[in-house]
Amino acid sequence: MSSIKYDHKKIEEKWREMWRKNPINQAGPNKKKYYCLDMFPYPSGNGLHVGHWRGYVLSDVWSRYKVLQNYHVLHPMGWDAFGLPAENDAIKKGIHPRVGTDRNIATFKRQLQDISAIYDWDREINTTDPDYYKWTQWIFVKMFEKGLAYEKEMPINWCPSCKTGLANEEVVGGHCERCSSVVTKKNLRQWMLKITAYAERLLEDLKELDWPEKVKKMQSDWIGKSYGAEIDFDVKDRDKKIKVFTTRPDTLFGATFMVLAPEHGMVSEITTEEQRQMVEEYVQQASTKSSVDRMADKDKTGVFTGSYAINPLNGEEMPIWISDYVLADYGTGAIMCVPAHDERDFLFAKKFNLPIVQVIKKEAEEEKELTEAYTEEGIMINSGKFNNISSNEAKEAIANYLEEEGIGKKTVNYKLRDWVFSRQRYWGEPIPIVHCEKCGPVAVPEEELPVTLPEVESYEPTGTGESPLAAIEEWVNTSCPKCGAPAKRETNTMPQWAGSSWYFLRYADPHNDKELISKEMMKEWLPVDMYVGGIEHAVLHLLYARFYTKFLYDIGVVDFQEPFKRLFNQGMITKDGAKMSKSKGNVVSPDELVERYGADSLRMYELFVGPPELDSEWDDRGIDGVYRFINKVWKLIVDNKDSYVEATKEMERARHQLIYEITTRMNDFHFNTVVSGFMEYTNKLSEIARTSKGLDKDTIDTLIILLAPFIPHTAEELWELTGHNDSVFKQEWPVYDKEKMKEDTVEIVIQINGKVRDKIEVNVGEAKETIIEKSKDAVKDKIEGKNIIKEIYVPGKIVNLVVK
RNA sequence: GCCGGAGUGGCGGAACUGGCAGACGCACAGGACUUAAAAUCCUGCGGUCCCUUAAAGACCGUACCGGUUCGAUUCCGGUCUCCGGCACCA
Repeated sequence: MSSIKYDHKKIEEKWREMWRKNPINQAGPNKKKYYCLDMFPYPSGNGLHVGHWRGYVLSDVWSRYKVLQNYHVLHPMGWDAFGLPAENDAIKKGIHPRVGTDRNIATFKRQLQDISAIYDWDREINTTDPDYYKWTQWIFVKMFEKGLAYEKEMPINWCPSCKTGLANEEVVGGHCERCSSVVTKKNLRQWMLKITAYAERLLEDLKELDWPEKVKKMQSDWIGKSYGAEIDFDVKDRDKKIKVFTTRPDTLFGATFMVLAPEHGMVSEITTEEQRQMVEEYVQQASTKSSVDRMADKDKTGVFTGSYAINPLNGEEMPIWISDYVLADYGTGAIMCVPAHDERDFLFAKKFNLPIVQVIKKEAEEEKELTEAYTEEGIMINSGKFNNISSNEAKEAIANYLEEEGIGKKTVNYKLRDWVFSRQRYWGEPIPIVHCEKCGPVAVPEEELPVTLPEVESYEPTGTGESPLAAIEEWVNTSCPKCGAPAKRETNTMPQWAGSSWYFLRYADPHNDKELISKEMMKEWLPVDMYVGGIEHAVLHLLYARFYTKFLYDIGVVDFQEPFKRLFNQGMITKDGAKMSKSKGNVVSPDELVERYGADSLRMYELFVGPPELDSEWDDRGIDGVYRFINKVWKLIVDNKDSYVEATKEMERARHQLIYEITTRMNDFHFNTVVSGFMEYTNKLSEIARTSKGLDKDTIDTLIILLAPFIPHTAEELWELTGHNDSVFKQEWPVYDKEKMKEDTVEIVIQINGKVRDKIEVNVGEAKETIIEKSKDAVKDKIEGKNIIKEIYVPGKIVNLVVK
């Protein structure tokens, strides 16, 4: 028998063409909708590597699986194309960033097409397209109208290398998320988005999401909610109050001094003349320290202002100090210090010789001098009428007392800060605002959107805090949309996150020039059912997109509050233990592998390489294994397709078992074991085919359909070769019958004292007593002369004889 | 420091609710086919011991120490290592 050879090149070309002509994923009368989305890529100049493929293969396998389950699937792709690399490249070569961006997109698109994902390229979007960023600007205008976008001059994170301001989320351990430079502070007028107004909702709605716990945790930590009280302290001899936030109102009797952040607004007015010079020097010094220095230096520094605050509970005087361990932008920028019960306050008090008063002690322990702060709960002491209750109760009791007396109130605080939204760079969406002397900042009217990026001579960031756009006078000078007077355009641009915070909506209605998305399309497709991408966006993109969605919900654009119902983070592909990067030289390109083995083999190996949620080490040789497997299946089917036999019970059973295994592993996202399941089955099936002198039609058909999401081209070809004339993706995902999976006999393991000693084959349904008798018989020489104390029988599995 | 996750052969990894540890694949070794090679097919493949050999068997083994249990990779307590996140957040 001469069989047809597996020629991946020919097959893959053929079916790509066929699918172009006859798309397999189409709407139908009884079809449900499913939206499966990949995090869209930034089209870098380096192209895709096999690590990128992993997520895209995974989401495509999932999408095709849904197609086979009779869903109409939305599985789009696009480009998050604003950003620094294109701009930096443009600066180096003196050509417009658009040129490089378009070239990179072309490369990415060609590489993505190699995957043969069922992307609907008619819906392709590009964040740098004016027809797209019109709506990015429109959202900004709406936020401005609602007071959620506002201007503020403040010290912000500044990357000296990228020469732009950064959001807190873009600062990783004091370094720039993009280029790893040490981030400094710079006083700049900034556009801010009031994401803090959504803190509670962003936190609360996490609960219902089908997301990895890890990501939910990272977001809730980032939002950082804490419960406590705000307390007003009178400043002695001055008609002033200082407000502090504390999570420990129970320790108020132990508050012996107060510390303000150097940037606190009241520093100057409460500083006495004797102390002024020292305070000013300290404030000056603190302002030049980078956050890295500030964090690295755990040793406490500070100066005394000369003023005192009054402890509202015991009337004691508390010296007011300045120190950079207090952060200006958390809470109120001022703290009450309880050295006995806070590690930092303790260190500070020791260093500057400030009084330490213990107000909580460990139960059943004598009060003694503290050698370190006692931060746990305990019993109240030295706290007047609050003595002898637990510190936990005191928290509530003292907070209530402060509220009654009008000197404090219970409150919550968040770590989340407002989003620094302006960038001093060229390649981004212009912020659609006009500054008028008379009217202040005025939004560009909707009908004038988009405000397009003008041509500039130099893309170079100025470094002064002005964007390159500021140099183009004819663009900057305009008239006020409100009063018509001469006015100037805002020259800052938006961060890269702006376009990606809402793009998932646009795919559903990509060509709509009347609105961001129509109600019908929004209802038809959204929210996203499955979102696949890397973990690196846990608090960046994913938090911003949730914020945007909630805002768009509030203004009636969408009718849901969470954009992504289910999230899956694929693990990284490493090579030599490290993330693939051009600089490390460990990048594996998919291109040659596709050439040599075909897209189907590479697709399957991407899944086989390891559990999809964990990082996996790439080994080119591993792909040989799946390539051999595909050849083996190919041969098995081609050799048997013209001589079908009657299905045996064994074939039936194996088929139902396969459907069961593949379906359950699929649903659990265990794609690596789906692949091994196929391999195991194929080995077994070869044996069955040999002994039965053939295979039945159902067995072959089922196998091809199950394989289709993984190796779509090969599956289509086999489907055609086995005499079908429609696409395999028009079939339905097979269902299993538990009854038909059942074996006639089962192997029982016989243990003695928990150790395996023998195995016997018994009929399914055989009585417990018989099985135990048979077991005893099988191991009779081993239990001879011993007492059987206990007999354990686990149906269908094991007999354990406990002997002495 | 705090919070997550992980630790299984030479390697990637498997084991669903506590029930045969190492599926599947890679690599390696031996054999078949071939003039030869590649491809393909077959066999073996955690360690130690017993044994002339083989068949078979015994003991140890899922980071380490201990516990619960007839039985633990799986549950509990403690320790170590690696990876990730947060980090003066009052």
